[in-house]
Amino acid sequence: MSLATASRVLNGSTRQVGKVLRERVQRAATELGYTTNRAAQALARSASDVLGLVVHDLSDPYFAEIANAVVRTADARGLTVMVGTTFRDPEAEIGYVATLRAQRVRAIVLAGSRTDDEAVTLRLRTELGRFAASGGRAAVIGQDLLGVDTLVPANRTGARALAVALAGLGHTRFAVLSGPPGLVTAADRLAGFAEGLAALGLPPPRVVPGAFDRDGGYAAAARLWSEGTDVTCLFAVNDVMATGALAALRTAGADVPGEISVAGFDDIPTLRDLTPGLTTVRLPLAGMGRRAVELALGTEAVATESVAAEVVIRESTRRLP
Amino acid sequence: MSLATASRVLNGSTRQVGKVLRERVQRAATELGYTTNRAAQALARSASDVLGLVVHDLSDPYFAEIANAVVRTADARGLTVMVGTTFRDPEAEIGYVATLRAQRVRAIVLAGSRTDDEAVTLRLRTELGRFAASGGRAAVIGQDLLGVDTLVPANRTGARALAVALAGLGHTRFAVLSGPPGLVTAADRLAGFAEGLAALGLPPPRVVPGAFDRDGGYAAAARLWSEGTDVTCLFAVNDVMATGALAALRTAGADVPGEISVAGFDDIPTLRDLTPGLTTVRLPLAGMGRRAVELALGTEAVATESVAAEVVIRESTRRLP
DNA sequence: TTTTTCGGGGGAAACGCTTTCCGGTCGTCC
DNA sequence: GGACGACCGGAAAGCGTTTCCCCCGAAAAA
Repeated sequence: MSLATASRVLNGSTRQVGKVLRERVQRAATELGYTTNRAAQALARSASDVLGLVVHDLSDPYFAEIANAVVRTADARGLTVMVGTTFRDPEAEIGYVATLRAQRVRAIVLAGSRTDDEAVTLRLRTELGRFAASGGRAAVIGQDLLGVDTLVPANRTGARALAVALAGLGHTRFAVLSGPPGLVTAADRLAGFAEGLAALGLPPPRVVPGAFDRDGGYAAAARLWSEGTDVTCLFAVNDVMATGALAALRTAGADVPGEISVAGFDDIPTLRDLTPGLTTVRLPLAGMGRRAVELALGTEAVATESVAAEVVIRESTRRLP
Repeated sequence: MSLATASRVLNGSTRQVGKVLRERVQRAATELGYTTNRAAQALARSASDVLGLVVHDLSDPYFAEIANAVVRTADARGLTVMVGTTFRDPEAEIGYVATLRAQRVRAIVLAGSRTDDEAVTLRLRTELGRFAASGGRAAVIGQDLLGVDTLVPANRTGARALAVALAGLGHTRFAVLSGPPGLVTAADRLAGFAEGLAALGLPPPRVVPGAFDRDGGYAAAARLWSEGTDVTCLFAVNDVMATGALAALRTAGADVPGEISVAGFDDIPTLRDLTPGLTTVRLPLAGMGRRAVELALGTEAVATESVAAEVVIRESTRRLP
């Protein structure tokens, strides 16, 4: 019996193998606990069965939820997932794409906002270009800046709708915890929100920058509150920041929503255990993860798809008399 | 210039390569965007630079935190991580180990409780045995049942200490949301808790089983509360269940800790944004993730290490008059 | 019966790299 | 001046699969 025969039975080859031989191979394999070496297989087939995933931070519920969906979807298609976490360092992101390219992964999913740093975006873009040139395919969740399949959340219109909804509750003076300058997602949400207010003839929001994470939200809200403010509603450009803001306000003894209303963006799953329930803009996180994998694995021409967002009013925002 | 020379410059070979040649290779590589094929490298070296990680559920903050630390640590050592999520299905766990073995990963980290199903444990054990036989190394966070390096959280003594602390607040009638039967971690914590009560001469707790996740905690607490109960303190065997319990009690209009105190276990990071702050037993989640990687990568003999747990009293448990 | 066809088996090349071994070129030390 | 050693480039042998191609025997067609 030759290697060729063994190979044919151990993986779905087109070629048939006689029953006796087939069973002999099977039995030998299970007895020895033999497993085909995927690295060698990848080499010979020049096609691997792993999917690359790059996120900012796995312990952030936003990314955890997406990653979970990605792993699940990949698994259902017989792929294993390689993850990298960048902690919002664009260099690390480029580095991971390079690593994944070196691993010759089948496809790459990039989750997380782009920056407005053109130089770094260009480098990432060329890195992805190389990946594509070698037959790889990539999908990004965020902004269409990289020349690959893109899932674009409705950051701008979602934030705009939120502004309108909040104004509908009677609020007129707003602050926005805007995250860091340079993060496109943050900027889009801020812009959309401001746009919504402007359209209603309301004054522009007070903008408080900060880090894009829970502690950034905490710090920004604490600063805002301690300075004293007349705003009646606070919009944090993502839910983890809003969560931090809620904590800061609670610590400071501010009543939410009595003294100040708070809203976020994303609708991360951990939100449902917060009190008061956080008003937010829902994004279908798990669905986005799944869809990103489908795009990355798809064969259609490069596409960009937008993802609708939906305003969800909860108890953290009150109606003004 | 030969392939050999190129190989020598592109990866830290022991052999030196002349300056001119070296630079020529470097330049060519960067110009062409050439990256060494890791699969081929792994094959030739018969040693890969990937680490396998198997968790139950990435969207559970407990695992997210551990996974995050694992990825981070692996990254610092130049390894990439392959993740699998099992959603608490032991079969899936075995399957993932098989896959990771096929990938010839350098080491495997298994996070998550064992079951008391001996047949399945045995199969996982032999699978890991095969992996070890082929030169791989594994570490598990949980119970020492698999014959590999193990990080054992102080589930029993931690829960015992919690029982004592809660009794110290004046509580005497307890309920325990015990999770599913068969999950060793859950069983250990329940046993430790009961042990603590018994040692103080207190009556055994009312035991309410349920799923080991947030919704399981919600359901169990809702059931307990709707039945009416005279317990003054509720211990959920992990924090996500406790989180669910808190939500259920809030929904039912129960005052925590006024009418009933609640405690959990793990001290997951999302806890700090809950109100009231949840009393729990802290486990150094990130540290455990890091340490598990170190064990899995270590060269020492197989070891089992225990991880200390610390009672943290917060506002969800009140002192009884 | 002879010729085709066809299904299944085996040999060997190829995949892209690493690494050992070999040979050649200098420089240096007796 | 010769011998020795340090250093460096290249050829070639794997690493474990897949796959192309050839071959053989049996069944089907002539």
